[in-house]
Order: sequence, then structure tokens, then C-alpha cells
Amino acid sequence: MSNAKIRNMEDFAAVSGISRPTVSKYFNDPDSVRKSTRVKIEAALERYDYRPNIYAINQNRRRTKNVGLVVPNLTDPFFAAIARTMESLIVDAGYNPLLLSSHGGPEQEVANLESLRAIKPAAVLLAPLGRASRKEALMAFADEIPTVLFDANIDDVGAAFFGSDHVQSIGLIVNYLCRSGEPPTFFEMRDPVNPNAYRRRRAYTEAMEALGQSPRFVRVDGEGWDFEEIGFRGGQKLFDAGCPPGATFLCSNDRLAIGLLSAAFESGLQVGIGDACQLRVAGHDDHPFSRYTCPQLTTIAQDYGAIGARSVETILALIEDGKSTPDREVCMFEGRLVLRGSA
Amino acid sequence: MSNAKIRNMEDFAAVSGISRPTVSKYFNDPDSVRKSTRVKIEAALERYDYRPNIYAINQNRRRTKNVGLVVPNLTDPFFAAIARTMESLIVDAGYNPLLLSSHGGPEQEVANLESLRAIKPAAVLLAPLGRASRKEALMAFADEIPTVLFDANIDDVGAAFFGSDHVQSIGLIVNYLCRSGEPPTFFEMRDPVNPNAYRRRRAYTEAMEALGQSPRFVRVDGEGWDFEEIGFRGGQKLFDAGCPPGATFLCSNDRLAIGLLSAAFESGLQVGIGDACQLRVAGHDDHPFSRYTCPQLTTIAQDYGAIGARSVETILALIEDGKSTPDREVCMFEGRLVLRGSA
DNA sequence: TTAAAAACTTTACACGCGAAAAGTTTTTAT
DNA sequence: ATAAAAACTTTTCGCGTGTAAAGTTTTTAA
Repeated sequence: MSNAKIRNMEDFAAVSGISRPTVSKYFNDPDSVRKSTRVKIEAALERYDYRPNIYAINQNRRRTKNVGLVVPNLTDPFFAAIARTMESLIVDAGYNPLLLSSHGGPEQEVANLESLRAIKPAAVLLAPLGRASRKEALMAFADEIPTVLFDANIDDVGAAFFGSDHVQSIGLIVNYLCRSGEPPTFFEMRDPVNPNAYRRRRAYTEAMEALGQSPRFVRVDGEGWDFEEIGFRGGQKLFDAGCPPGATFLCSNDRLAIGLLSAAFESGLQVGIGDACQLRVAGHDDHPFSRYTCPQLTTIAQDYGAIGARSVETILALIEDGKSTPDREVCMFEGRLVLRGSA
Repeated sequence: MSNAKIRNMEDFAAVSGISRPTVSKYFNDPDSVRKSTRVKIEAALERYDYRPNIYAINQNRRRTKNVGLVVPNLTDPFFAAIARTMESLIVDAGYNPLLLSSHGGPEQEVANLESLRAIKPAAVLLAPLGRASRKEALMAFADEIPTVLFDANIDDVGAAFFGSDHVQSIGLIVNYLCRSGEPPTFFEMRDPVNPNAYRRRRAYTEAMEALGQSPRFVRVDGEGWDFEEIGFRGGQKLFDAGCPPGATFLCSNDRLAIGLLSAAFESGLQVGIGDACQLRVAGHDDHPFSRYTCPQLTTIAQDYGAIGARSVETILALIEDGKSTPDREVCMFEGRLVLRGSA
């Protein structure tokens, strides 16, 4: 490594014996220059520590290489996991992911989009808050920057949506629960913050009716994203009032189920499928912690490998093609039943 | 909102009736211009949609307003939580946080610092992987960019370190466990990836000896950051071999404890303080899920409010003062005992 | 061998802003 | 009212790139 100071691309072009515009071409696509030129540049790169100034690059490029990745809540391990897989896919494609969390708040969501707008991203992958989202703001943003939604759909927002088929997944687990014991009661928040919660509620009703069962609900109070606590409190209330033997609860998501299981344990109730058990509990999402609840949680695993892959693929195609928006693509992947001890 | 296209600061200065350099001053500090000028500019801001180009700003500013925030693993809710609190402190101070996760890998950690270097951050807050970190790379980085470490210390790296006093916190819980039942056995990974694990191990030994007890260890196999699984497997092995009645385990961290509790449940062991219980389990960190384990986990809460606040304060002072590095500041905050059902 | 194509070079301009200097106006203090 | 200070304006320069055009060299194809 030579200690000559390379201050900019001009200096670097000089020491590598190539003209600056050709060097510029090299950095944008190494294969776009002649092999002999590439060798010269790379030899110089070995000897000198030079990297193009990212601000100067982005000031002049029509489109940056930045891709925004916005999730509703990074504190939720489910979103942390899906964000991680998408992040690496974006990197593999030669883009630069920028991860932002909305922390459960619509203002923060809009603020995130605002700060993304400032960096002029090539595209944005957005898992919206859903019902709480400021739809107009999201639409205005997606109108300007190529945007793909995932996890939660909002009609007409973005160029595509990829998520889970909750009708299928809820159908799957309702069927399983019905044929293996008491038909499930749906355990959910009274006013859910997540739009998927409403989809799952409807899917539950449909699945039950298709089986000739009448849907039943336990709706617990609570606001915000502290689902475990809400599930726990709801469970306490439920069990204090007495719980019919053999009762089965299908929770709207695993985090509620985690709280409910904890409350059941505190109330001395045995949860599971055995004869000694007074209760069955199932969830939805295959949360990273659902393997370690007591008992381990029976749930639905969302195919977020597929969701992440398709979302990134689509956004890349959108970037390449410029702005070809034929039809808004909506694709929902099937969930997989994960049988464990709790139901 | 007028529909005239404001392309740059010059255009905007024209419509607001102020010269461009003054407008520039306004955006860098609204209070640095005369009130009448401020009013004019803000009136124009109401009518026209203009925001300074962030790339042009950063290209010319001596220091950017970016602050890097690097954590070892965002999938771990503990780091997700601490990152979130620091993020908002950084925003409040008028800086722009950039959150990066090393995903448990030292290569990714170095790559994160590399991509941070490219955006020329004003400073960086780094929770290093610890033992696995490439120390030379971190030192070289901290030598160039003002850096403060938190959570895990690495000698001589960065301008300061803020974390927890594990000697104090482990002492606290060892004392509690000893006076309330059987002295604890330390449950940990054979080859921990976290440097705090080693500090806790030593602190455990010291605390036990100070009480005239002989330290005992259960060291479980396993690699990587999947602590719950490692704790679970270790627990299974342990309980299959038979577990002495009244045994007490102090886990090196809550995530191991979560796995251990799950294994105990699967083995039909009662965990807790009552006479009917065969086992006590305690953890360390007050992981967001430790309230919902079965039973709820007795643990140590790290004061990450203080850790985050002091880290951000320090990094801000470092940014303002330029490069005044008198002495490397090291401050460790006390942990708080959180008594719950498991021990 | 020759022509066409590809890759290169040079030249020139553009991007949108920060910053410094020098002169002008407004505000504040005496 | 006057002087000093503060805030402003204009002018000029610089940052480090992308990009386009026009001319030159090298490579490839026929």
C-alpha cells in the first residue's frame, strides 16, 4: 500500500494510467472496460486505498443504488428475521439496503419514508403498519419511488404485494384443531393494530362455517404492540373466570399465544393434547420463540423465505425496467402447519 | 402548495426572496438568521416543496450528520431494544442514525464499518461482537472515526465504553440465590461468543468464593448465536442424566435460560421457589421475553437506558469538541435484581 | 487485409450545495 | 443620534463525481 494520498478519482486515474471517465466506467461496471484496462485499474487498487466518494456519485447518478427496507417493528423478532433475509438478498444484488423501523407508529412510518425520499432510493420494500398507516402518504410516496409492499397489504399502494395466504393458513390450522379435539375459539385483540388480524379473523369465521362449526371469539383489551402483555392479561382474565375443560384457543398471532401460555401456566392450567390437559393453544407465524414456550407452540409457519425472495426479485425488476407497471401483482404464499405440544 | 418546480436551493432562494447562501445558513441552523428572514423562508417552505439535496450537502460539509449504530445481532430482542432507544436519542440531537447489524459474524462487522466509512459518519456507536471481533480492523476504524463502544468492551478500542458492571450484577444475584436456597451452578456455553460471558463467569467465581461457596459449572456445547436452542439441548442432556433436588442454575444470559426452562418443562420438572419445585433457574439481562417464560424468569435488568444515554451523550460531545481524547472513559452501570417466579 | 465495432481518450459541462471574502443593510447598545 | 455589532447580500471558488460528444486507438469479424 503506497502512502501517496489519493484524494479523488482524478488522482487515482493518474496513478493507474487510465483516463478518469474510463475509471468512472469501471467503478460502475467493471465488465464494461477492456480487460487490459481492468487489470491496470485493479493493480492500482491494490497499491492505493481509493474508494469513490459516495455523495459525489449519488449527486450525479440518475438513480442511486440505495434500497429502503421499512418494517413496522424491529423489536418483533419476526420482522427482525425477515428483514435480515431481505437485507442479504439486496446486498447480493449489488444494492445497498437501508433498514428502518416504524416502531409501531404511523408518524414514524411517514417520517421513515420522508428520510428515504431524501436519499433518493432506487426502490423501497415496505411492510406497512396496515390499518394505522397514513394511506395517502404511502400512496404519494409509492407514486414517486418504486415500492413493493410485503407482509401487510394496502389496496392500490405500491407496485406489488407479497405476503401470506391467511385464508389457507388459518383454514389449515382450524381444520387440524377441529379434527383433533374441540373446535377452536379465536383469541385476538379487540382492536388489532395489524390488518392481517382482520384477515385472520375473517378466515377463521369462514373456516369454521365450512366445517359446520359456529365461530367463537375471545377479544381482549389492550393497545399498541405489546402483544405478549396483552395476551397475558387477557389470559388471566379468561382463566380467572374459569375455563371450560378441553377448550381450544387459536391465537391471532404467536405473540398473543406466548402471553396466553404464560397466563395459563401461572393459573396452573395444563396446556397440550394429552388427557391431563385442560387447554389447547395454537398460534400463527412460527415466531422464533414459539419453539421454547411451555409447552412448545403449535402454529403456522409463514413462508417468509419465499416472501422475501419474491419481493426483492420484483423490486429489482422494477428498478431495471424503469417504470413498467402493467398490473399490480399480488401473490400470497401458503403457510405450513407446525405441530408441537400445545395443540 | 404551488406547482412551480423548485429544482435546487437557488430556485428556492429566488421564490423566498432571500439570497442562496442565507437560505443555506437557515437550513444548517434556523436560529442563525434574522427572524424576519426566517419567517420569509418558512413561508416559502409552506408554499413550495423543497428539501436540500442531502448528497450535495454531505459532499461539501466537513462533517456529515450521520451517526453509525452497529449492533452484533438485531435478531436478538435485547439489541433491538437498546438500538431503538439510542436511535431516538440520536434523532433528538439532530443527527441521522444508521442502524447496522453484524448478524453475529466478524466479517459482517468489518463490512459494516467499511460501508460506514464510505458515508463519512460524524461518529459511530459500536456494540462489538467481542472476542470474535477483528480487533485490528476496529482499532483502525476508531482511529479514523470517533467511536464509542457499548455493551461489550474491547481494550483500547474507541474513545469510551459504557456497559454493565457484571461483577456487581452477578454478585447481586449470586447473593440472592445463596441466601434463598441452594448455591447456584453456573450454566453457560463451553465456548461463548460473547466477551461478557467470560466476565460473568469470573464474576460468578468471585462472588461464590466471597461467600465461602465453591463454584460449579455446567458447560454446554454449541456454536453461534442460537442461544435458546443451545440452552434447550444442554438442559435436555442435563435432565436426562438426572438433576439433584433443589438444584439452582444461574444462566450466563436469559436466552440460555429460556432454552433451559423449556427443557425443564419438557422433562416434567417443576421450576421455582416453592417446596414442590425441583429446580431453580435464574438468568441475566431481563430479556423482553423473560416475563413470559414458565415460570417467569428471575434475572438481572441491565440499565440500558443509562448505557444508551451516556453513549449518545459522549459521542455528541466527541463530535462537537472535534478530537479531544483526554483519557479513554470506561463506565459500567449497575444491574437491578428482578425477582420473578423461577428462582 | 480491410472494414466495422468496440473500447478508449480528451474535452467540456453539469450536479447542488458549503464556505470564505468583501461589501451592504439592519439591529442593538450607548 | 451615533457607533458598533449582527445579519445580510453578492461574488467567487471548490467539492468529486456522472455524462455526453467527438476524436483516436484497439479489437473483432468478414
